[in-house]
Parts: sequence; structure tokens; C-alpha cells
Amino acid sequence: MSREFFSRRAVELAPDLLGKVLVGPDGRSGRIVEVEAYEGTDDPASHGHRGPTPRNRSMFGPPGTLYVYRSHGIHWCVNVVAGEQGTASAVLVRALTPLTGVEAMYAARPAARRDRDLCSGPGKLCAALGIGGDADGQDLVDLPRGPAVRLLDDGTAPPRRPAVGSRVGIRRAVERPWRWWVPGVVDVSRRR
DNA sequence: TAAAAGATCCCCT
DNA sequence: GGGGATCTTTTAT
Repeated sequence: MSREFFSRRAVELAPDLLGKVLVGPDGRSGRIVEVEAYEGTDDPASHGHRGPTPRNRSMFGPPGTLYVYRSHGIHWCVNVVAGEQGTASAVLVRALTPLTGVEAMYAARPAARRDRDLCSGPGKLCAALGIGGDADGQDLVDLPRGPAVRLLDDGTAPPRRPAVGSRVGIRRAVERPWRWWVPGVVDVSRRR
């Protein structure tokens, strides 16, 4: 993936990430089927809207950087940084359909009973792929040596008309329709 | 130094 | 459909 691919607003990058393949450091992978955009300092729901802190500094890095944060003290969530450096815009990856390493995913997620439970949430998919805090700040364009998170384009096009709705689990700027997903794949019945 | 909230998940009824 | 687990980060005092 080129730097240019990530160098645009999060609301433009986000729907284009649908269909891409996210690969964890141990090779387990899944296809992205749900994303949310966070527009940095202009977005009161974004971690970056008040400016840089030790936790969110990766959001302010160059496009194509990973921003991995801990949620509720227990889960990891992964974002792909968009925009220009310093804008703190990013796309949260919310759900995948498992592709490879499914057996290892079950080992990493004992609570999952079916394949669709493995990666059907931002915390779940990080556990399933083995993405944690050590991936925070990693570049997806110039990959580091050794184990790394990767983002692949296997030729699958994003849906022509993805489903659109409001973001999940936020208190502010709830009305912005900045969540996109592949219709019919993700269970959105329990989401506002 | 303290307090509260949080881009969640899972189990229970 | 509801609530508890669990703890880091941030912000206020």
C-alpha cells in the first residue's frame, strides 16, 4: 500500500478500507468489513481532538501509521492513520471476516463459538490477530524488519454502496454518519 | 492526589 | 436487553 493511499481525509479513506486484508504479526488475517472515521481535532469524538498526549501521539504521525490503544483497560483497538501528518485523523477497524489462521484465532479467543464471533468487534479482532500495544506507531508503508502488521490489497474492490450509519460507543458527535460496513456480513442488530 | 469516563466484551436473564 | 468486569488515561482539584 502506498503512502498516497492513506493521504486523504479519514471519511474518504475509511470506506476504501472495506475489502482490504489486515494481517497480524503472526500471519493470522481477515478481510475488513466494518470501519469508522475519526477526524482529529475537528471531531469531538476523536481521541486526538484535544491535541497530542502520550497515548494518542501515533494519531499525529504520518498517514499509514498504526494507532493502537487500550480500551476499558482490557481490550486493544487498532486504527489506520489518515490525512496529513499532524491532523490526527484515523480509521478504526471494527470488524473482519477471518481468512487465515482461524485455528490460532480460536486459541486466542476462547469465548468465540463460531467463526463470525472471532473478529466481530474492534477488541475481538485485535485479540484474534494478536495485535497489541507493541504495534502502536508502526508504519504500514515502510514495514519494520521482523514480525509486523500488514495491510494488503488482494484485488477485492470495496462495495459500491456500503451501509452507512452512526459510530458506536461514543457520547459526542453521535449524529455524524461516519461508520461504514459491508451489508449482510456484520451483525449490527445490537448497535445503535 | 483523586476521580471519572471510556472508539468494549461477555454472560446473564 | 441489561449490567459487571477491569484498568488506563485524562482532567480536575
